[in-house]
Amino acid sequence: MKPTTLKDLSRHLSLSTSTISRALLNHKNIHPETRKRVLEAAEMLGYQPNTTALNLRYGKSKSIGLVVPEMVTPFSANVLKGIQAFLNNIGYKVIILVSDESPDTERDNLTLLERFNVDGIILNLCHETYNQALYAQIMERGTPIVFFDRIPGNALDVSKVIVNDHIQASLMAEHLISTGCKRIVHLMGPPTVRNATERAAGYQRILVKHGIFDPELMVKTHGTTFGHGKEAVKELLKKGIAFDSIFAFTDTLAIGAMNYLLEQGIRVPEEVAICSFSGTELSTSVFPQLSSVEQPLKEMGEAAARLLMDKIQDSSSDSRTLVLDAKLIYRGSTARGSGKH
Amino acid sequence: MKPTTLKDLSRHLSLSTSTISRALLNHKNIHPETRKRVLEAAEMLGYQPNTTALNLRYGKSKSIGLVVPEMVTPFSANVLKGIQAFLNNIGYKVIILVSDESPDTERDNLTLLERFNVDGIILNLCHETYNQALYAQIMERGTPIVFFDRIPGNALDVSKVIVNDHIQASLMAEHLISTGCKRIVHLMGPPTVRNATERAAGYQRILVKHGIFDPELMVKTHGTTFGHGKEAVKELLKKGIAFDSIFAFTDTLAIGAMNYLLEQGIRVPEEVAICSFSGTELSTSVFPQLSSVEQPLKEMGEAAARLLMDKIQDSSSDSRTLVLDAKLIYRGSTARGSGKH
DNA sequence: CTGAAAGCGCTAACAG
DNA sequence: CTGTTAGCGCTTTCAG
Repeated sequence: MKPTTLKDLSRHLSLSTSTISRALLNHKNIHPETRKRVLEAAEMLGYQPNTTALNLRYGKSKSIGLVVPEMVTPFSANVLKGIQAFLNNIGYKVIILVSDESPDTERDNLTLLERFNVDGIILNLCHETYNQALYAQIMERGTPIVFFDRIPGNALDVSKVIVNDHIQASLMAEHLISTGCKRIVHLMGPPTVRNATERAAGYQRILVKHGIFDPELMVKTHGTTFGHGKEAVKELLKKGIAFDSIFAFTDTLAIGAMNYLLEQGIRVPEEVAICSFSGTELSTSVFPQLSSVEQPLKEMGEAAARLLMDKIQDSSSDSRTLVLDAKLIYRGSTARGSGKH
Repeated sequence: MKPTTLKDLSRHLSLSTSTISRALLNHKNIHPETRKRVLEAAEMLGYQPNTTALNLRYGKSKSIGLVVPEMVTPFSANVLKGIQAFLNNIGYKVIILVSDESPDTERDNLTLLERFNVDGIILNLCHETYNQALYAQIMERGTPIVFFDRIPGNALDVSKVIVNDHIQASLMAEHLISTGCKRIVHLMGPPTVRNATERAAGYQRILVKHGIFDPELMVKTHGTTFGHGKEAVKELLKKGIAFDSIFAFTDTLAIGAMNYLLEQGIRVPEEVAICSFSGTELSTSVFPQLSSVEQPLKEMGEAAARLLMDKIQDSSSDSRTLVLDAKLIYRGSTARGSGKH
């Protein structure tokens, strides 16, 4: 019932605990014969090192926190996979906490993680600046933070991993134009997250270049849920603003918008083509399936985990920014003849 | 930089560490004045108890594992919320691991959690019997397991929380019939999970009762993804089996099926009504929105966490089975006149 | 090559 | 009411 300890082995073999420890750790100064005996006994008695004791000894908790804005979409779950692929192997536990797009909940989550004594935190934030001071404090107190996806304003010197938002947004805009779209709506993300401004800028640059930019088509939203997508496009229709396509900040906005259009009897992609940024199964779970910029989420997670371990192992190591490459995937939601309408 | 310890406070105030400890823990025998001084100093020096030390002292890790079959849908995320709502408050960390519907990965996950020295495990399993022996071993070694949603065959005496699958499936079948459906397909879940057989039985009972049961309409699937839903309905169409509605084991099967039908130009719900079991945002993220049995996922999580804590605190406490109440929500996917077709 | 002893940070008898 | 001591399980000097 009670787990076997070093002391148990020590009694069992009439050896000191230090010898047992050395044998188990494959230390230099240990008689091969002794080592063998110890290993056998350990095996027999089902010895498992007590991780808590090790943690105390080494002054680590061997756990890290992952804080994400939402878990309605599988976005974070995919990132988690990457993180775990890297960290579980080296004995690290990951504790995931969801902020529900609220900077205040994010605060609570970070505070909780500090109480949990995590060795580090991987964070996808809710608001570019709101909690900056807290991030700084936490890091000063000795817990490194690595950011991904939504990163903080550049006042902070931190490691982060992002994708090439501007370029991919540009390419997606080009794609829409190449299929004959002229009135391209952009459903913007929250102005408080960097990706949103980057994607909007990419979109705008291309539309300007083609001489079809119209500020009326840059639509502010009030969040990133299905509901927000629906509201935004409802508003457009109400205002009577004509459009033949939508490029949304996220899957969720795109899907919310698309479903509302379908509800109104508007055909996708024939009357309105739709696309967005993704990297999750969500884009293929609707009909028509969404064309989207697929982000390498698992890789993002692995990269973030790697950067975090660098910081944990050497707190003075340089901060690094990794820019990963996303790629466009064309699906049914933008599949129409290249002619107009 | 280095965290403040009891010893630091002890030096600072010239008191023994035990007095400090007592003051902080609000023990009986402590002079109010001393207590005040200690509390102030602790505040000032930013003292935070070292959880690892506490864990070692109390012989706990203050962490539990949550093992789930998938994270593509927000099902598990919702359950996680409930678990955390209960456990984070009492200082428990939860470590979530995903089995990807593979019993072997589930084994790995459980093994990893044992290595992590978790105090208990909450498990939504992949296969009713495959890992039974392992569950028993883990519990024997002292780590309690509580099951939810998909529970093991009844050879095991364990706490579990489920919903009233049979009844709800029956009610959903009645609903379809009340809207005029006569050829109701059931997309079955894996025969290796209890809920699947329960839901199928509920469906069958009602169809038999109404004299419209046809074994051809009980369709086996090869999994529970969008793809499996699509394959199943594709097969039905190929075989030329007529049907006017589908009741699916899960959201994902229903959505996969629905999207394929829409792709084929078949109208939902006019030509085929669709519904399923859910409890997540997925059912409202498609068009038309899915009628479904909404399970109280957060409550499931809370209940499971509560049952687990019972076992952690007293390993000899009785196992309990909680049956929660789900409820039907009617949405667009089954909204048609009550007449035929 | 092995053992004794100290210590990671904390709590809880046990004395006083 | 406070201090001393021991101990949770493990590693690592330091002696031998």
